[in-house]
Amino acid sequence: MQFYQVLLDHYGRQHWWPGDSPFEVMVGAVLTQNTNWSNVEKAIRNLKQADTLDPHKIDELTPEKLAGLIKPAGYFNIKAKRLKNLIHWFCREYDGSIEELKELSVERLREDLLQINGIGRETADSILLYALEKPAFVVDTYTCRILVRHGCIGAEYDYEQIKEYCQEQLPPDLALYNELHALIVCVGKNHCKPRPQCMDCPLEAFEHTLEC
DNA sequence: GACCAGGCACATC
DNA sequence: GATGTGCATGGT
Repeated sequence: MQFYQVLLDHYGRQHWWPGDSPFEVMVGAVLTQNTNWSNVEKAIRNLKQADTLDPHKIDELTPEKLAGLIKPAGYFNIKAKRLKNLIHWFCREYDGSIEELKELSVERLREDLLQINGIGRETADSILLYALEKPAFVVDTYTCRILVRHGCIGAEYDYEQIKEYCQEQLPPDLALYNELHALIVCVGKNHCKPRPQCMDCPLEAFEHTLEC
């Protein structure tokens, strides 16, 4: 919680997830895998310009056609397959209705999402939190890096352990989960490179001292 | 030119 | 179970 307050004071609210609709958030969650967000924006722009940012339209596109549209996001062949896997499940099971999806429990949704080839833990949690407004804390490489470097967790912690740690430290508040992950990505981009470079990092004062 | 970015699945040991 | 590798564009 102290991390959260420091980051919020320093960076202000991030207003995540950038996207015009929950469906666009779902698409963005796949496209952003290991990719810079600016590249994802270009891919989403292509989908909009082709009038294909719609569950049923994407479900009907060939993987090749979809890959061509999302090319700027990188890994376009593999992401086209992953996106179609997700959208096909969404159309087949819920007729492309976000409202129907949202009626299910977070546990059931997470289990189902993780069954889809191409949807891993982070992507599933991003969809749950930012598209479906379910209380699922999103762990990413920055979360891991920051918590390890500040001595909060061991380097051997896996995704589920880190997620559990974070959820234990925080009240189960949707808005808090939403904002904190966005802030972590923000500080991570600016100050938490793979090789430590924490110049002027707003979290520096916490290093190896305070509880998270 | 090297490095990095809001991961994931699969092969190999 | 742990580790390594392929996937690819675009910004710094």
